[in-house]
Amino acid sequence: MEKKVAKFQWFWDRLDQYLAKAQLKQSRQRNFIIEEFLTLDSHVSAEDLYSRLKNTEHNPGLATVYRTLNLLKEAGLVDQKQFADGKSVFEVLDPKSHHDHLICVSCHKVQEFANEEIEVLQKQVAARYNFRLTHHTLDMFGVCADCQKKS
Amino acid sequence: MEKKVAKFQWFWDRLDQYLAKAQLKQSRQRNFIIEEFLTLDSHVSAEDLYSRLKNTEHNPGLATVYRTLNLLKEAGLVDQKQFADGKSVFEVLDPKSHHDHLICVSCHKVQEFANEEIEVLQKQVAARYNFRLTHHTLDMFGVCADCQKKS
DNA sequence: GGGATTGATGACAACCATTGGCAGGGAGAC
DNA sequence: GTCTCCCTGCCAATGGTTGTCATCAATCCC
Repeated sequence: MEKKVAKFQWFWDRLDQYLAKAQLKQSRQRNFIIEEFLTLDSHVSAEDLYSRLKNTEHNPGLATVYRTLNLLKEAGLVDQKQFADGKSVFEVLDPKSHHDHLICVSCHKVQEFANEEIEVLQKQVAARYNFRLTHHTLDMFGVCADCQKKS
Repeated sequence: MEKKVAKFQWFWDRLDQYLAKAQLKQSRQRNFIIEEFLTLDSHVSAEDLYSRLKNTEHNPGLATVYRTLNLLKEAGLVDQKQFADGKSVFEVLDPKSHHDHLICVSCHKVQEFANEEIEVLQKQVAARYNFRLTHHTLDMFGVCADCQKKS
């Protein structure tokens, strides 16, 4: 299968590792779902993913989409976030390229950014409290430049 | 009514302002709920609040608790957060004493901290993107010192 | 290869936090 | 007091997410 898009090689590798360690099986359906997820590549909800895949040849159940995303979460490969109320979105958790978010409270657009200085300070804080960090999320809410013009 | 605890005077003032501006009425039930919320004073879920108030003389409905918390959210006085899966928790949004969170993924304990340097950097980032910030949340997940000892 | 084992899947029901609808009660204005 | 309109309790509805279970398919063992 042509599933190993170069950009996400590390993702598939770590997934295979996890599956092996947890004694889980490979599956065609799951790989299709993950492939579509990686294609979208940002802030995807289970419903989004489901509606893009149903009526295709694979046509997975919504429950399977959830199961797949939860598997990725348990593998530590994605993060589940709650930007707007209601449904949650998932995004790839790339240890090599962490980023944070600016979320527009008006149009709900999400702008990503990275700031190394902030990362360093965060690690210092964690160290001060003897916390062993697994991951972190910094979300800044406000009105984006576009929406400021409109109002 | 003895509702004006000194520490939260600013909170009640801003609430009154908001109610007046939105042409909403005062209400006894709502004040009792808010008072209990301020007494608990950190990371309270609607269910928590409800179970502490039912079977008291006030005995509010769960829907009213939700309505009250949503009112506070609309007034910009509280923030709704989602630490663990499932239910969300509310906390006072004090513009004068912002803090962030260290959340233990093992025991779910939440440690607050404040770091002025990080705040400054955040404002710089927002400025760079022409974002008009309303609020932000920095949540760091990991294993706390206590849980590290246990395992 | 063939059969056994066990995880994966689809369909759908169940769950559960949260919200909506409605009828009756209370706050504020006059 | 009276009128208006918000507030409240009750309870049904909503909607994202998960559980159940029969069936399918990946992996293993011979």
